[in-house]
Amino acid sequence: MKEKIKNLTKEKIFNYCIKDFAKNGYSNVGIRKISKETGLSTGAIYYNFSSKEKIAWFLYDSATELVLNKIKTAIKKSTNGIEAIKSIISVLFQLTEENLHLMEYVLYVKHKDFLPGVPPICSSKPFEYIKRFIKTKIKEGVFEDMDMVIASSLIMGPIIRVIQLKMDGILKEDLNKYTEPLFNGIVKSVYRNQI
Amino acid sequence: MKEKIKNLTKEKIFNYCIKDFAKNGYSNVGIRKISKETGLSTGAIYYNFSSKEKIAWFLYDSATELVLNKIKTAIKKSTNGIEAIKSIISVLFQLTEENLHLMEYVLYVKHKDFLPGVPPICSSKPFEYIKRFIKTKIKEGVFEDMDMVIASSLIMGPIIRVIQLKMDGILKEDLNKYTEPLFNGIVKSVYRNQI
DNA sequence: TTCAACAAAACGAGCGCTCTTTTTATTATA
DNA sequence: TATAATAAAAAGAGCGCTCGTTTTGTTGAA
Repeated sequence: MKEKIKNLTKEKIFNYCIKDFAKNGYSNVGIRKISKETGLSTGAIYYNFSSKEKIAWFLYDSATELVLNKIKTAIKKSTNGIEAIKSIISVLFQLTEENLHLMEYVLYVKHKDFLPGVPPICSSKPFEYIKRFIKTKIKEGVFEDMDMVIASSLIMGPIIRVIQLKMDGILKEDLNKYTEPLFNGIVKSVYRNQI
Repeated sequence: MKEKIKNLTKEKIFNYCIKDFAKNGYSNVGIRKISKETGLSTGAIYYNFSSKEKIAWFLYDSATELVLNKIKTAIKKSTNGIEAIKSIISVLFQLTEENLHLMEYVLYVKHKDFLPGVPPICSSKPFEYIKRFIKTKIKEGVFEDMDMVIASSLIMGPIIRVIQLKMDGILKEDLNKYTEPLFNGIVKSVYRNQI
């Protein structure tokens, strides 16, 4: 939620760190580098964040909340369960396209290496939200009755996989072109009433 | 390929590092810790590996080769394409159960953070091998004709997702019980002749 | 004059790694 | 088989450096 950051210095740090943490890893980005690249002094950094770890927490909280909100509105706008799946794919792909670093930080970074006690990303708020959504749709009979582990893996697995291919640089194309065909495949695996 | 390591010291380092690198991250495991935990001196470590990075490379090469071999034999033993998919799932789940650290190191660790020039894991030998296999089966008409990105994501995405749930500690159960239902879901998404 | 906001030097801990010394294993010679 | 000569392996103190952090100093607005 960059728009929530009022402090200009904080925003500078946010914008730089989310890029570099995602690209080079938390341990490979020192305070001195952050200072140099943002043009801020170490004093300014430590005035705004009491530790390097706090920066990482701030990024984590901001990024997961942003993703959560995007998913929430995507699901709410959908008229039915199947439509919602397509919306989730679409919004995640869209987000990856317009803010690759943020998605890298959310999906790709091993937060537990430097954020003690952080929940694994699949237990973070956005993913828990999706899980509850899937559970509901199974109860309603929209999706086939299957183990939650299986259902969520069949749905989220392929989506995350495609995003990671993009993040790894394997995929050069715009992800949006994959929304439709991926959706078709996923639906076949979980939808009750075969199309 | 632990059985290939003749040197006892190297094996000690291998066994310890693959655990600790996977658990705490490469940067959080220093030479002194490796020395302390293995009972070896820093001299002994540097006599066997010319740098800390070389240890990581050794782990990477050994681990990916082991996975590759397991997948190769699994595919070769299978009588048809669909059977092969189940074998791949089974062998990866099996490997996760019996050597969680190794799979964590292969699938979970961000190698590019400390191994310069390493290919992303989805471009490593085991995964390239699977990709070629899928391509063949599409040409043969076993799987539906679809973009390779879509096909491999629909197949590998859910498998990797389940393994990651296990690695994150979300899944406590033996993965083998998920082989069958996951296979059924995946097949529906890519198989040509609907069952 | 006070204080928020930042600048920048300095601190101690810990890092990867090297170097010299010591121990252990291997080989050659009688 | 015993012993001297050599090589391989391991030990561990210490070096130079970078890290996250702290401390002290400066500046401009209220």
